[in-house]
Amino acid sequence: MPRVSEAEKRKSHNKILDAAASLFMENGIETTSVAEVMSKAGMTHGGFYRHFSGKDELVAQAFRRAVDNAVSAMDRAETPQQKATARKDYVEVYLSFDHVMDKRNGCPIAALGSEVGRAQGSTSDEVSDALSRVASLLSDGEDQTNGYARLALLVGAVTLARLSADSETAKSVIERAHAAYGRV
Amino acid sequence: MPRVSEAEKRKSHNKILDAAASLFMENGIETTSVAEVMSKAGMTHGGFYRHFSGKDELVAQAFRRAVDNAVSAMDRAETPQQKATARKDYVEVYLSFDHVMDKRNGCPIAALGSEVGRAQGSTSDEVSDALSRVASLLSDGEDQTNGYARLALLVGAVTLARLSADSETAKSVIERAHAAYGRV
DNA sequence: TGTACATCAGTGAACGCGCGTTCACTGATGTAC
DNA sequence: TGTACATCAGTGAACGCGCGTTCACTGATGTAC
Repeated sequence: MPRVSEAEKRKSHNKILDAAASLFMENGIETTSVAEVMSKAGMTHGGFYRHFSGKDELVAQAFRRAVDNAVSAMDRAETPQQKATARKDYVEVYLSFDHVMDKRNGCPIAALGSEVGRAQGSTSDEVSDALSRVASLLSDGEDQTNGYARLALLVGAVTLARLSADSETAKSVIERAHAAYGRV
Repeated sequence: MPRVSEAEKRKSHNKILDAAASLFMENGIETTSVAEVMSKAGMTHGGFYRHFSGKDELVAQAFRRAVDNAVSAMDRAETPQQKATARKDYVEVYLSFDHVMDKRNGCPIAALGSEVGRAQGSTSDEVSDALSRVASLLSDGEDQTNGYARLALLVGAVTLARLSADSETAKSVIERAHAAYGRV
């Protein structure tokens, strides 16, 4: 079957990144194997090393991909009105029960927060970049530290909601956080 | 050398739990081996199964141990004044730079938040129990959901501070969270 | 209190397994003429 | 445009390694008389 065209290779590359981001967020990084990722991307594990130097590089790039996906609407906004709307939507979606239930397409900081804290090298850089990026978007020109505090509430609320025993508790946690968001 | 007295066995059991709690919080659960835990406890890996049925049981019990340690001062408080002081101290220590730097002796929810969310069985129960326990202590008789929202801010702030690139950012995150705490 | 013996906490070698990574191979792609 | 050939994306078997767990063994502990 191989070889495959350059365009096909780029497609494969993106499929691998999407599969990795999704699996890492749902099941964790250490708990997800390279073979699983490649299988979800529709290939076998051997071809992986035509795309990445190793699992570490995949983790860093998949994390960035997940962050890009999460903030894409805020990134695309141009006018102040669009930005304000995008920011409001972001918080609305973030503190939704859907986001609590579906880690796969959600915030990678909430999904991988404690696991990614032990990362080194480029993954560690991607993570701290992601924080300052989201914090800036949430603070919108004001003091960026305020964006960090807001993000802290978002990340903490979704983390606790996901750890709650029942969905009633989960819902009340994100509702409370939503109510408190403006006061942070 | 073996066998060893009942009192010695209890000592060993506690050493294993302390070593496990410390290593899990610092390096993660999947990334810490049973042999490492036993070595830190001063034994070899083979004896582990005289104390626990397997790694899963250790994780659940070590998590509980870590929670007990974290809230012991609040648990011991009896009078309303003592409780208020213990609660204030808890938040003060939680949002300190020391806590950001030293995961080993800190809050297991912040240290293991995303990792422990995939747990099943008794670990999962211990985690949701821990949440409601800490939330109750922080809400002090008022609405428990308020305690959850407060804990969300604490967990999120320490998580972000630990993921920050530099210690200046880390410090400003926990300061901001501290200032916002009363408003949640 | 002293003796004989069963128990079992801890040791360290061994197991099966899944992981990340390597490698010889394949055949379509891209290039040189 | 057509032909000859080097490249390299993807395959699947194989590797070395560390993991969780098992097991035969040891000798001090705890118990029965």
